[in-house]
Amino acid sequence: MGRNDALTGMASVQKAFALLDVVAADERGLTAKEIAAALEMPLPSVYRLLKTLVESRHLVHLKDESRYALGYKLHALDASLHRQIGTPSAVARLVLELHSRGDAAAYYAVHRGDHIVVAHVVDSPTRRRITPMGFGFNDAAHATAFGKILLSGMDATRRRAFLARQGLPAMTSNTIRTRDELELELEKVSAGGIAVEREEFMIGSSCLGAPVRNAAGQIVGSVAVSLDAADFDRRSGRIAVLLRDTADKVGRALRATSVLPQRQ
Amino acid sequence: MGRNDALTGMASVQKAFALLDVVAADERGLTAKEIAAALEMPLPSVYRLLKTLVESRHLVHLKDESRYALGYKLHALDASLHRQIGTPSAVARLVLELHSRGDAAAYYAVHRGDHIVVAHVVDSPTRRRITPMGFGFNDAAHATAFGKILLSGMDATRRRAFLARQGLPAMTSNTIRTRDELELELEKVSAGGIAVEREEFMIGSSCLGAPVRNAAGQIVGSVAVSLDAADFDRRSGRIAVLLRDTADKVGRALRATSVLPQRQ
DNA sequence: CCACGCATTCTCACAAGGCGAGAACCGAAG
DNA sequence: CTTCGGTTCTCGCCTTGTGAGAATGCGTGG
Repeated sequence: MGRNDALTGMASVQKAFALLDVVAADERGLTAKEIAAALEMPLPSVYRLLKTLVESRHLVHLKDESRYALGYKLHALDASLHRQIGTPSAVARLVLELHSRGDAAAYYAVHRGDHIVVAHVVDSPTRRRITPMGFGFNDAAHATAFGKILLSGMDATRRRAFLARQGLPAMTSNTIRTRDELELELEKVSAGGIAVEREEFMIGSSCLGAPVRNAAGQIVGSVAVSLDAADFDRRSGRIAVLLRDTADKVGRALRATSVLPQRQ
Repeated sequence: MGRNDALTGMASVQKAFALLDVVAADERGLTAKEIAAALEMPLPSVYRLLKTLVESRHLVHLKDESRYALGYKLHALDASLHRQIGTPSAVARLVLELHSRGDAAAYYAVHRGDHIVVAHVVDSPTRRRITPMGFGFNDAAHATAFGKILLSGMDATRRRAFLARQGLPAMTSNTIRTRDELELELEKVSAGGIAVEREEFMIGSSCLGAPVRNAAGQIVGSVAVSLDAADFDRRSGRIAVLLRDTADKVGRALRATSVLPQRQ
């Protein structure tokens, strides 16, 4: 009957994914015995799972080292994920241009379902993105510039639901912690057409963001850049101009790309 | 009791991954009903699976459209796969350099378990890689330049096992189809220190590859470029020199990077 | 050449848990 | 208020996942 810990879903499937996670956590892959220890499962059960996962190419068996490591199917799935999120190449080009013209890590974020997600990032060794903020990042919208932009474009009901779900976790001492403060901030964003985030997500890094609009004027995306604190003070003025320009171009590119994203 | 079609592994886990595949195949994600139809499963069972997969973030539920699409966990897994395959950044830089200096799509391939795998690719809109030959590609070693290099470095036993597993499928009319021809070709590769592939994988594209060796002199990787047929005739001479140079540098970079790959 | 160790697979009886028909629930649209 | 999808729940049935233990097979060292 099972305990009561896993109230949800199918036990064997959960175990399969737990196994993937355990294997993913190690640089070199794990032996069956190590996996069994990590999952606290008997060996034969682990081997059964391994066999299934190797067969489906989600794992590979490195026979020489008798280790199991991640398989190539996972890359194919990620490629499909990219296709589904679907940043048009014209938009990707504009973000790249933003990166080089602004000499800063550049981001493009959109709504997807009820998340605010980073859909494209361009950075470089000298202008690194904020580490967790890669493709697929979908946390802490209240503590990011692109998040503020996209929140400011949501209607009140939807925003309330969003914030109820995600809360306002404090990432740094500068993070906005209350609904009221956030609403005030979002009004400023709407008024100025630019979102500012000053070390609210990570100490040492600040961001600026601008809204991307569809033909109906709804905010469907956001372009943003991150700067280190010193840069921010010096360059935010010029960057803001560049961002607005890029955001407009991205909006035009989206409108040109047949199907325009919906949702405020 | 189950039919007899799935001799291997755990049915419910296979179904979960089948569901992922079905969802991945569609650009915009699918409704529960569409998934049920595609998998020929009753709706409640599909919902059970969906719930499990959404909970583990391998899927997301796009509530507004009542569609299910791929989740962000898949990107994290792919990132782990990249970490496990682990092309050092110094090597990645050298492949990039090969791409720009050679003005051609550039590849880096290695052994992984008993596969020959593309570990890194650099291309550009004007110099596209051969489409299926992206990161993680591990087919048709006999019909690729980097495959020939890595095959030529395997000992006879291992190579025989490899070819027995993979066969010599004909990709084009130029593909080598027999063991004997292949062995002859591999001797040429060993002698010349360069592998040539002339429209053996895809009509219109030809490749050149060179071996990357570890401190012991074993072939542990291969750098390669692809060219269209016309380019190949004109530039193969210069490219070969460039490849040898790059391969040497990659070998040195690997030796500098603490842990050196083994396996011939 | 044999013995041992380790990885992997197999066997088998048990019962956990996956299954599916049907009904209930829920929110949106009319 | 009713209708209509989409989604979740209920509840027996019985498939199939489970795990101890043994068997197999490969490689290594004695």
